[in-house]
Formats: sequence, C-alpha cells, structure tokens
Amino acid sequence: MTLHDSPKHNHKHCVNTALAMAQQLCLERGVQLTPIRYQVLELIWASHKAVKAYELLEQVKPLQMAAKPPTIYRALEFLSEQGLIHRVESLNAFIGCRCSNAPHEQLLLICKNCQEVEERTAPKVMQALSEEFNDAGFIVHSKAIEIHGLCSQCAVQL
Amino acid sequence: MTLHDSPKHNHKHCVNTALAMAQQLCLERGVQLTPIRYQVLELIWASHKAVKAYELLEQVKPLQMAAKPPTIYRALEFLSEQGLIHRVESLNAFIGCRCSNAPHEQLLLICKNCQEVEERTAPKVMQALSEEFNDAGFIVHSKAIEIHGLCSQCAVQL
DNA sequence: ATAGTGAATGTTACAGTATAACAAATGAGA
DNA sequence: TCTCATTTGTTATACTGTAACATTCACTAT
Ligand SMILES: [Zn+2]
Ligand SMILES: [Zn+2]
Ligand SMILES: [Zn+2]
Ligand SMILES: [Zn+2]
Repeated sequence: MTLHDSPKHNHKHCVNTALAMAQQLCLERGVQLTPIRYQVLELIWASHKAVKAYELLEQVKPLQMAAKPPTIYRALEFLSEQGLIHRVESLNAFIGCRCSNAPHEQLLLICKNCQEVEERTAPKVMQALSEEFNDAGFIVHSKAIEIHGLCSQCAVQL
Repeated sequence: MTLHDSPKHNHKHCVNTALAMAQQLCLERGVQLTPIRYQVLELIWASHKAVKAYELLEQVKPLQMAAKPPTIYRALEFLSEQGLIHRVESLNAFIGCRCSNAPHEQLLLICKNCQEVEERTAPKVMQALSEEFNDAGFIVHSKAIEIHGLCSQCAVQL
C-alpha cells in the first residue's frame, strides 16, 4: 500500500480538482487544453507515481490512433509550460502538479519503493537557498530539487 | 570570459589537485584508477563545464581506439561511485567533484550562459532540508539539488 | 607451472529518450 | 473566400544508456 492508496486519500478528488483547475487556468490564459493534452494530463494524474513519456505513449495509443513520440512530447511541453505538470529530471518522468495556479518552487520527495512523488513547498528550504544564491552572486532561473529515499508509508513497512 | 577563466583562477591547480586526490583516494580504498578511468576523469576536469558522455567518448577515441559507449559509461560509473564526479541530472552530464574525500551533499549552481557548474556545500540549506524530511517522515537516500541561472560572472556581463 | 579466480575491458546489439523538419488539418478573423 | 496562426500528423533521426557475452590480464592456490 502506498501513501496515496491509503483510505484517507481520496484520489478521485485529486484528479477532479487537478483537471478542473487545468481547464479553468487554460480558459483564463486563453490557451487550448485540447483533447490530446487533456488525455495526457489525465493519464499523468492516474496516480502519484512519476510517469515516463513512452508509457504515456502506449496508454494514449488506444485513444489516439496516430500517437507518435512528438504527440506526447508536445503535450508534455505544453502542460509543463502551463505549470500543470513537472518533469522529474532524475527519472526522466513526469508528475502532475497540485499548485498550478501560481508559479512556485518545487521540492520533490521521490520514493524508491513505491515510486510515488510528493511535491512540497518547503519555504524554509527556499529561504536558505535564496541566501546561498546571494552569497554566490547567482541569479536563479529555475530549480530542480529532487530527493530520493523512502516515503513515510514505505519506511514503516520495510 | 567565465568564472573560471578569470586571472584569479588557476585551473591547472584545480586539475592537479583533483587528479592527485583521485589517485590517493583510490590507493587508500584499494580500487583501481586505470588508464581509461584516469583519462575520463582528466577530460571531465578539462573545464568546469558539465560534460556529456558522448562528448567524452569522442575525446577518448584518439587515446583509446576501442572506445565504445560502455567504455565511457563504465568509467563514469566507477568515478561516480568513488565520489570523484557528480552526475548533473538535469543536463545528462557530468562534472568533477572537488570534495571527494568525504561523502557530501551537493548543491549545483548551473550557469545557462557559460555552462559552468559550481558545487556548494550549503549547510544551511541542508539543515532546512533535514527538517523538511522529518516533517514528511521521509528517509533520504540521495539528493539532487540543481539550480539553473546565471553565475556571478555572466550576470554582470549580460 | 598451471589452473582457477575476479576485475577490467572489448564487442555487438539493442533499449530508451527526445527532437528536427516538413506536411496536413483546423479554426478564427479579415 | 482567403489568410494566418495553432495544432496535429508523419517520417526520420539524434541522443542517452544498458544487456549480454567474449576476452584479457594479473594474482593466487594448488
Ligand atoms: Zn491523489
Ligand atoms: Zn513509498
Ligand atoms: Zn578550475
Ligand atoms: Zn556563467
């Protein structure tokens, strides 16, 4: 059982919220959440595990006969630009983002056992990072903070 | 001009120190810093820019006629295990590590302009991260903290 | 000496990840 | 209708990484 299989977690709610917010945001921004893009987002939200592009491709094919790698990568690029998903650099994979309404830092806790990824805001970490950049005279464009280990659920099980 | 081209920076010293330390550490640990591994390490230390595996392959070929992808990836795996280099996840590339004598956290500042990567210890950040993990009940195995932006040198130039 | 061992390397083939380039379709406005 | 921009289709290819097995080499136990 993973963190998000637990009875406490209503994943349907996660999905509905995420998809509704995506539609709302795209409407506000005047960008198109086309069927392909929507399907890819839905597939990514099927779980809290990071999903690989070619896994998505296989899953999309039954729905989109013509799906080829560019089909998926274009959808991923769009969703990423809109902040609806994040790329997990250390896994070559993608996860849905809960907090898409505003650009935000991301700290990803990646479980080696259940493969689930939890995104956290971690303001104290971000504050400490800012100080580090100032010391170094470094101007930040983007951050990828990816921590691998065992989530709380898996930690007690093993 | 990059951070490490500046007159203040004696890169020969960087290289000599890194290679000498690598030899010393491998001796102490009873592992073999073979010619191939040494050459790859030397090539990585040719600059402070992150280097890609297939770039290394091209550069190694004149020295190692038989070099094929596994040649490079094996050397990279060894150097990585010994903490002599780090993989930059968000670039699929590698950089030399200055502080190989002890296992350590790594915070990488990656310049989009000059491609140089600076590794920092950032104890305050690591402390804040630890607190974050405790809150989340997460058990850490490894961290990849990669910050993209402009280094101090490039920031003033642009 | 010689046969066995483990570590490193050679070699072939392939799996997995991602993008370039151009063509076709779609849809909204002039 | 025509035009333009956006999206999607299509083909091909580039880039990144590994599996699997053969060979070499140095060291050691017989
Ligand atoms: Zn959920
Ligand atoms: Zn887990
Ligand atoms: Zn240097
Ligand atoms: Zn720079």
